Amino acid sequence: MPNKNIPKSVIKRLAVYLRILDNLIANDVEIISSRELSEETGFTAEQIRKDLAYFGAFGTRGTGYNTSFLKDKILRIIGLDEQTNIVIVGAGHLGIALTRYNITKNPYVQVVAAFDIDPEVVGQYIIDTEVMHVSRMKEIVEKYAVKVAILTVPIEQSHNSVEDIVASGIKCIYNFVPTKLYVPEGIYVHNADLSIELNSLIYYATESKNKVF
Amino acid sequence: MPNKNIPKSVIKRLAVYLRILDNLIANDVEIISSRELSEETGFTAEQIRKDLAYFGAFGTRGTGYNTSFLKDKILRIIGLDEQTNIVIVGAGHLGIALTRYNITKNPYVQVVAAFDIDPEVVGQYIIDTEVMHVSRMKEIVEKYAVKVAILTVPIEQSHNSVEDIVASGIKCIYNFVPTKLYVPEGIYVHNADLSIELNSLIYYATESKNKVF
DNA sequence: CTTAATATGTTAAAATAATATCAAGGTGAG
DNA sequence: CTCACCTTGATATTATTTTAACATATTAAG
Repeated sequence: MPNKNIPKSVIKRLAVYLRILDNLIANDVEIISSRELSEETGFTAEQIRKDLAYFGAFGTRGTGYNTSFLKDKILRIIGLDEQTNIVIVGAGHLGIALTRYNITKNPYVQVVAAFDIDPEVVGQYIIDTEVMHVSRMKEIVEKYAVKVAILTVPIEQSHNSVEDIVASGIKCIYNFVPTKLYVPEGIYVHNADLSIELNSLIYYATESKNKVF
Repeated sequence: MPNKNIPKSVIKRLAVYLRILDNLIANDVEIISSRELSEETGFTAEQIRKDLAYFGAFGTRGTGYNTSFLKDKILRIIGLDEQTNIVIVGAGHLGIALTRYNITKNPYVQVVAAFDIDPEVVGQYIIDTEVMHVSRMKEIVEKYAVKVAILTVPIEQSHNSVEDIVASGIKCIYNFVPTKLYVPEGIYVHNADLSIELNSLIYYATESKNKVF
């Protein structure tokens, strides 16, 4: 195992660097220093260098980092060097938004299908992505080796959907449903928790006023 | 200032406790111990007690915490003791989803309006929330003392929208646009970064395979 | 009333993460 | 070629956050 417990925050920052590198490469920038990356990202240059140092030495002293080379390295670190297929479970507004969002923004990740149970929605297309009935999930997951399910169903449906997802063989759920999911051992759930984020944001929005507890 | 640099993670966990407490109160549970809260949330009991201890002593030794009392305390800590008004900027699928999501899930926060520039959308309603033209933002923000803007416009629009938001007097932006926002001093931006979250999730989804960097 | 059991809240220790320092490698001007 | 200047990457330091330990308070049973 080459990775000795990398902090979660490091991985997130890598994903940020990736986005910046994409922009730089699109603008034909070939070399970038940690200091310049610092200005783009808001993280300190030291932190950027240390983050990268967890995985190797990708820069050239006196010069900086080659943008394409670094991008490839980060892609490989994250696991995006080969295309990752995902599915959306729940083709409501949020599911549609995420499907479109993903298709337009992320060349490494492919939404291979969206699933729903509503006969009105099943069979429609979100740009290129077909909305299928949930009963076809296992078939699609096996065919495309789907790694991640994004869960965007109503709360009442979430329990059923989790069962479907687990039965299909997916091990990783990105949960947008504002409730705790109960999953078997070995299934990794990442919660989006938008309302929790909003609440904590409100804390900072109202921080200035005098509080007595 | 009663709060001496509380960790961000503490505030997020408070919002989680709040959600659990809502459920408990709905089920007429009056007392909960930190150990039981631990089982519900996945955080350790010690951490829960320490989080609360940042703000005071809300429990009873030998017994636990009164759910309603603790809920009120957390509401006040976060700043949700008086209703917080927010607006959605960008009434696309994501904006619609977040408007509905919020209305159904969060009694402390009110989406008072959504804004868009598309004449096809302006004038429509998302449940009870009217979609207005962006030109009315300042008026609405002043009328309802709006604290937070949720930004869900396309990337190309984000720069203009930030200007509108800042001009309206809002100091706090919850940004769902996958780009860095450039804002004046004093404006707090919280990034949702869904694609970054997804990428970091994929790291964990593919972690098992042998990686050579 | 006393004692055992339970749970909080405070204080201390450990683990983790961020920041600073600096040697080594690399570039380019003169 | 040499020197001055950059920038990385490794190491050390500091700060932060989590975990653990324990004294204090409460309840209930005998």
